[in-house]
Amino acid sequence: MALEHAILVSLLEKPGSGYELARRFERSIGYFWTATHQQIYRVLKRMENDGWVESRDVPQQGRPDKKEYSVADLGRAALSSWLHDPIEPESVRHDLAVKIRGAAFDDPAALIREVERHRHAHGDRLAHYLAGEERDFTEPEAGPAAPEAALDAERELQHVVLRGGIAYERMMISWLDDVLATLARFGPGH
Amino acid sequence: MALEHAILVSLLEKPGSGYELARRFERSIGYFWTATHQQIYRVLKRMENDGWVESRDVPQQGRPDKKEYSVADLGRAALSSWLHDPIEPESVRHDLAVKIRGAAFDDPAALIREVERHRHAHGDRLAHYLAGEERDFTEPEAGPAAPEAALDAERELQHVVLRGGIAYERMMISWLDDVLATLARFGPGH
DNA sequence: TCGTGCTATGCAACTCGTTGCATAGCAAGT
DNA sequence: ACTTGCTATGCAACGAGTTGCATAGCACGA
Repeated sequence: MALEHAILVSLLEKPGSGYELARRFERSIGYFWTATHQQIYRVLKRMENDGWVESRDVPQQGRPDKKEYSVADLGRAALSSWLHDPIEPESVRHDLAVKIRGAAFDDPAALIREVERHRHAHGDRLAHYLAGEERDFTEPEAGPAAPEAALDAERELQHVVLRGGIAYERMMISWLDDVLATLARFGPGH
Repeated sequence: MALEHAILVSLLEKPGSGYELARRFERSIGYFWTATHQQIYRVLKRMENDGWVESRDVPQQGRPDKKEYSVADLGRAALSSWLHDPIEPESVRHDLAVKIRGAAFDDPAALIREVERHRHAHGDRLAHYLAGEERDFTEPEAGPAAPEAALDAERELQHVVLRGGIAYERMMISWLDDVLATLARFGPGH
């Protein structure tokens, strides 16, 4: 399971509370991994018991205190060993594909709206990713000399993951257009 | 949850036993939904209790008997109502993306082999899908007059789902090449 | 002041999904 | 004769993930 490892990566990029992690999982990390706050709190507790992360209470003004977590040595080691462990290429699960094949036994035209909704959702995500790329990954016109190599790697790797999200959304959009064209052939004409 | 519905679709396409379903989930259905035989047996039992499917014992020669399931009226209705229910665009989960971002805090070059493995796995799947398309969806040179419309829809919808799988694999392959190029920049040079 | 909404954390109950194991008959190779 | 492997079904235990609910402080507007 990778939720623990996703949390480790996120905390290495920047320490934070369970709540903040949940926010991040709705944004940038959520592009390739989702989690609810309950999952995160539960896993954080286990990780703290296992010595993977450490927490300190941070008082805040105008807000409840928070527990800020950061990665401990054991956590870093756990991440490293996971990184070196091969994993199987993911098994895909697309409800929508099940629906499309199922439509043959119902009314294919009735799916058109649903597919259009998905198409728009993916269009929105694509726009969102592209805006993020524009904001975070356009060169500020000639960085002088060599910046820190470590930061460079972090940025570059975040960027290539984002490009993956962009490629995924573009693929989905053009496939959904293909699906719509196919469904249209079984509409009024039949 | 869509496992029940995926099973309904598969049984509508062709009745079969739990074992046969498990096979299909390793093949064509597995392109967009995975399930182990234990899950399938458990869910089939529940579906039979709920009256969604019916079974009959089929004796076989040279093999253990099997229970062949087929879809009952209630199951057809359940599928139909699910098809009309909107679903949320899927939440993605890519272990590999987590690893790639995590590599910034370890040795990026160590991931190269892993990414190459995935690249090859996706290449294999693509070849497999293309062979299936060639086999099942190339026109046998002019079908005379109009074939059955219902069968037409089933085939066309299966085909568009397969095209989705093909597009997905192509996208992954080109993205993984991008990832490899990016990782290479943090290799020997650094 | 009352409701709405955000930050912040958590429990309990449930369903979903995976892993390991067990059984049993038959086929085919060594 | 022995092992390996395929069809065929299933249990038990566990871990992952979801949903509903609870608490609590503070901000902000009607």
